[in-house]
Amino acid sequence: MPELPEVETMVRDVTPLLSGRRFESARLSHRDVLDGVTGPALVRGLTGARVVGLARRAKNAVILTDRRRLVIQPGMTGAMFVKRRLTADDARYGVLQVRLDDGRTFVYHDVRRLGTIRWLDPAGWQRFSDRIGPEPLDAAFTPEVLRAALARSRAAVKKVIMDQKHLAGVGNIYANEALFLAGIDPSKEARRVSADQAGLLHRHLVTILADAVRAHGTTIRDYRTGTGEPGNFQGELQVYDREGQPCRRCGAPLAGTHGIDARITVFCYRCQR
DNA sequence: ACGAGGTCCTGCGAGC
DNA sequence: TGCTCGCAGGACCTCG
Repeated sequence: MPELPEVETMVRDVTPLLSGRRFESARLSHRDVLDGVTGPALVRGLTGARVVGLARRAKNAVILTDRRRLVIQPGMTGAMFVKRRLTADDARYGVLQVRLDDGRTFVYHDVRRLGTIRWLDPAGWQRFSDRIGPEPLDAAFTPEVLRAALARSRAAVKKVIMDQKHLAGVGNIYANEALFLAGIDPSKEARRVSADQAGLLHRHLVTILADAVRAHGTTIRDYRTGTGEPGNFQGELQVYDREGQPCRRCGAPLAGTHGIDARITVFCYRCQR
């Protein structure tokens, strides 16, 4: 799915087109994406609301209105656009379409509908956000914070850094990449990761996420930016999607496994211990 | 507290 | 060509 860099990119792209706009009407095609709100309540709430600002929290896009927050977690295939004219694809996969007061339409597009839409009041938002760990690109995310999270867990280190309650926004791609860069075996028990390794992992998590934001994210299959373009980070990937290909550091063929949380893990036997 | 496995969905490419 | 099958960047659940 869109991970932190991809959601950040989508949010940045639609921000200038949504800020200050009023929602004139809304249409929801499938309610299976909703959490904690009914379709009619969402449509009623959105209609007439004005966008006050946009933000990202973990892998969620947050559209703050003068009523509540529209919180969209794009799942595997979610994407958001603001368009003057909708295409046939938008009509088919545009789960939520919101007409703006300038004639454009905000579309939340989601082929597989594994994404989630929430409509949260301040208390609901607080509860939601409190369940998520620190933002890796914030100053509050220090090597000590990562070390403490790892020390508490006997699960595989990869699973821990992908767990949103420990760390916000890291998904399968960037977890694989950061572990490779830090030279850590993804299946290593988290609490057995040394302080030095945790420090390295912290540094690589931060730099890879920042670099990927700069590159507008990684497009392997579905992901598109808020302007419909693919991202540019896929060319920078060291291990993800490169199973069987030579390690860029030592040349050994990269290994692939589904052993951790049934998610594809790619790593180098030689470089990651 | 952990791993394993299943659930929600649809599209796509591989392989027969 | 046309079919079935497995797989996909997430999050949540239950069970043992």
